[in-house]
Amino acid sequence: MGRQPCCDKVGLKRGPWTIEEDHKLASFIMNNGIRCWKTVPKLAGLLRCGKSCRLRWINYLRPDVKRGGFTEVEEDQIIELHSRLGNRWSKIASHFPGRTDNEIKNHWNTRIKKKLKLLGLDPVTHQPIQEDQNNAQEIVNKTDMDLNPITEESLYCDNKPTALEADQDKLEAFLMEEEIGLMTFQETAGLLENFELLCGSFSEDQEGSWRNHQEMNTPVSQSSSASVEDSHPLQQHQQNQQQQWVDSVESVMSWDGLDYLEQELFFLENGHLL
DNA sequence: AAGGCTATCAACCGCATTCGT
DNA sequence: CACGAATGCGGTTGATAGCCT
Repeated sequence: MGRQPCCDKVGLKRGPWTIEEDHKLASFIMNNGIRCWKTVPKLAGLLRCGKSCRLRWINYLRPDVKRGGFTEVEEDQIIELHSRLGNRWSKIASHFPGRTDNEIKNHWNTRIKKKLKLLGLDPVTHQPIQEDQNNAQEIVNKTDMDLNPITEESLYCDNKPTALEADQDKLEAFLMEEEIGLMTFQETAGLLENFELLCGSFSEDQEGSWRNHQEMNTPVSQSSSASVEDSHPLQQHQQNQQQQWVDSVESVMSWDGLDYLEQELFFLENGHLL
């Protein structure tokens, strides 16, 4: 006899979520929190299984979920993390505040895999794809130079396994940093990227999607603090997100690499934010 | 304009892991 | 420790939007 299904599927709805369902779920969670996913659909008045609700919340409805395209920096970091962690998407996602494992997995399968193949790298092993092993090292050198041009940034971070293998000391330092929970330069760059997005102008598309989000999540905005209650939903969102960013930065303010942050801020001041 | 093809991504499925008793 | 329930995770599928012929 096989394993019991996670939930009784009889009479339960499947497929894409409607705005009404999103509204119900988001309102319920924002007002009541999450105690037991199995009871959430019942209490929220949804004909969905708990598992489906959990997925919908984590991948789409969570207020802090970061949507939109991945930056070059993020892609490089995903490649680097994948070379070390493999297909452990949740672990990889944990390095990207607001990104979901599903989103990263999709991005990997649809974009990054192709990108690596074009560069002559096996997306699984991160090694050169080459029948003629004699040419392998040549490809390594070439792709390494292509992917890791000698830039200021590349002096501080290790993007590719070839680079890591070439410099064992750097690898050990990197792993040690990982163990003690310090943020890497690239992680901080990711936070800065978030901040840049928040401070920069929202595109019409982003604003539109946020408006839609707010329209179907009225109770969410109603439950926000009084200080932002009277402002435009987009402003509330920006304020909330900025606060989250500030909180996340505060948690790493003891970070040793503050010099790099200062450099990045200098860069942003002169090139991006202003 | 219509049909086929491709890329993207939300959602599902089933196994693994964690947690509570 | 054993067991069952709940949750997490990764592989895969299916819907659909956009592009091409």
